[in-house]
Amino acid sequence: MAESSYLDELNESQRKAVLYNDGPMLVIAGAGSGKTRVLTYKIAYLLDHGYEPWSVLALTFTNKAAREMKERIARQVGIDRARYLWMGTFHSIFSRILRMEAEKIGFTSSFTIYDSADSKSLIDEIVREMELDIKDYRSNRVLSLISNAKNRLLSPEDYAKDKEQRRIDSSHSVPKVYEIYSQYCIRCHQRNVMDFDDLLVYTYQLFETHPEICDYYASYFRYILVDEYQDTNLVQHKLVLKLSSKHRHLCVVGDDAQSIYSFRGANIDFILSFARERNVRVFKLEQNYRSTQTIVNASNSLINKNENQIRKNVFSENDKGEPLSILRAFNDIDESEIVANTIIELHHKGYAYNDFAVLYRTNAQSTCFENTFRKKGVPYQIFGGTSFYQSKEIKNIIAYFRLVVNSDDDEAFRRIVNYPTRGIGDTTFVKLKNVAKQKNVSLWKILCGDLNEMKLTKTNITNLHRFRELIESFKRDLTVKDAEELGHDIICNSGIIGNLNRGLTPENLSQLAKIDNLLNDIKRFCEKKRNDGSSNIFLADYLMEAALLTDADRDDNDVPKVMLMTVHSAKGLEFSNVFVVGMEDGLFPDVTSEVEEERRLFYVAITRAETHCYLTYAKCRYRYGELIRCHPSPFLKEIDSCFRKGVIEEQVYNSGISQPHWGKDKELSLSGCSMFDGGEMPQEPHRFVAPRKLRKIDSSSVPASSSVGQMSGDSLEGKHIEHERFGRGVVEKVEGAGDNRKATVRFENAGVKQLLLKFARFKVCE
DNA sequence: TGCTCACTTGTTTTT
DNA sequence: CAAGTGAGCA
Repeated sequence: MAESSYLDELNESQRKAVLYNDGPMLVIAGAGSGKTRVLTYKIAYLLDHGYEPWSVLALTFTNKAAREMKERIARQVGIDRARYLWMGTFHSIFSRILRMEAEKIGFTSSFTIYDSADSKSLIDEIVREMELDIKDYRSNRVLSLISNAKNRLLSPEDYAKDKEQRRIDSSHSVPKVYEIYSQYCIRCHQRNVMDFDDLLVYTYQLFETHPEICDYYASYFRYILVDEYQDTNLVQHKLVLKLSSKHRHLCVVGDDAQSIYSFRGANIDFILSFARERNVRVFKLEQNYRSTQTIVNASNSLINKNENQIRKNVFSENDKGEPLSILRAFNDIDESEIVANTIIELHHKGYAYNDFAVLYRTNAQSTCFENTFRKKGVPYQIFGGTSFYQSKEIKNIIAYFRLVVNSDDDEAFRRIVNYPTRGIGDTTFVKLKNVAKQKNVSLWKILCGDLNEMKLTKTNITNLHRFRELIESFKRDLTVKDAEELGHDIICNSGIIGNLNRGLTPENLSQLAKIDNLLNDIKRFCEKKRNDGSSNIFLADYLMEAALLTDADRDDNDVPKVMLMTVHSAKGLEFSNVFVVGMEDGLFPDVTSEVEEERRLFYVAITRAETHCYLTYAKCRYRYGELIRCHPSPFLKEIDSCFRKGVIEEQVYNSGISQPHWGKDKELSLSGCSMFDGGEMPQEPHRFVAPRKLRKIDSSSVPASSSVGQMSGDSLEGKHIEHERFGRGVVEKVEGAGDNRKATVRFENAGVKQLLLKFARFKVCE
């Protein structure tokens, strides 16, 4: 009804892109040109013109983008219609479809999802079993080969037959990858698990082997929209083509200049060739509404250095703005201090902390900023890296969930069978594993079978039975209790909480806080689903979603905070003031990557900024625990000099060792460093690492300060004891519970010792 | 059985 | 400088 009102908010080219709906189309959207606006309005327009919400499929790059877009559409057309849109990432949409169709490809609907840590662990297991050299077949490397194969839709059989691939693998001394790949798929299938890539590959396979299902969805989705098309890979591309084959109402949006995921199989050619396709209408959005003219011009001057691109003329009619500031720091710590100080200064001038983002090339760079920001009291939030969902405690709890939902998930089994410790150690586990392997079934199936066949002690068997009973008690509630209740039960009854409650150490407190966070997360999930009209929300539902969540998806909008993240995760976001840090040769651009892609990445970084953009580099920085000498990034000079200000003088050191070097050849890199580092490089005092021995004495001889004795109800503290070997001493502290209870005792002659009460031989003196 | 200590090992980027 | 993996002691 308010159609004209929103169409009025669009410029000419945006409006054309919204109104054209007669066939496949491509929107080339320059940075900040309002493509999200086009997508939202287009969907709103479709809903106002006869499309039912559930017949519209919109694929986004992140969950957050999907959520925000949905909210914006809801504002246009009302939540009652917006909620039924199919909107989400490739992964989440297809996991939804796969859950409904799992049986058709030999999975069950309760399949669980492996993250890359799980995948790597499985690969390690296979490599060990095949008795291959773990040094050649590092899980990282193997996984990325497998992942690449999947993204190119190469099955294990295809891979084995691919002469070229096999030749390459052989020359890289990993000739058996094809066999690992094959085993890997078999195992995943056996365990009823899928990894991230599988979610796409199996959907594709499902459509291939069951044309009627493919037809069904292709008819069901009457209009398909895909955001960030420049970052799709082959599977995604083919899935989109399949799904849009019936109605041919397809709208893809992207910007070749922002293609930054080739390492994940994204291929810029899909968008380029799509543009050349007959019958495809191409629209260009070139007016940037986000940034100052200077920022837009600066980024244009940079990206023009790329050969391979669709030429476009991105312009801004905003304020002219200030030149990009280039700042030089002495080292990485100095860099973080400069950034912090600048932020504080601008904060005093009225910017909120969430008006700032610090963008870096690698996650490892965040630590320095964290420390400095904490020290200076600048509130910050880190995205990615060792995130909330990846922290051990959370992963372990999720592993409980997984094992309860899908008991064949051996990786989940492995993680928690002895967490918290319940007397099922390595030896027992290995026995279980061997039998499982021999019988070709999951660990859980063995656990449920006859344990007496194995050479296990009585206690072992009791412990195993107890574990089994624990998990089974949760399983009984899978479809009885909702996710919130069952999740709560699991956390409380699995022994994790009790384990943490035993001592109020800071670590335990932070873990408890994390667990609390997780519970809130589940609660929010349930509330959201209930709002969306679902009635039964089970743990399996939560799990499916949680597996695909990243911390960018967690809404944490309490206090304004400075955002710290990689350039990759900043894609699609915008900030008033952006600091692109670590602008050094070899770091950004990264040595191992393709220059044009790195340049696009830098382009993405700069174009996040609305008003101020700072580019910083350090003269030296710690890498690998070693101080290395750095040179400014060549990208800095590629920005036309009239759009930037500040230092990049820097004479070239031509000694044959041109780059900071952290390649394989250790000797070379050492000699490279010693040459530059010499003695003349002043170092921060706190960078000098205390000798190991000192540290050791520190931590073991000084008892931790917090000793809240009462809560354990223990009467041992302060008592004098006599130990079999160490003689007389005073108990300073007791912590832990059950078998893990230990006492810190200061002995008269033997110093301070920690005694495990289960083992220690002593008597209490009155 | 399990934790602590020492050692090796390695760094893009993410759903 | 991590984080993760393998040998001694309680």
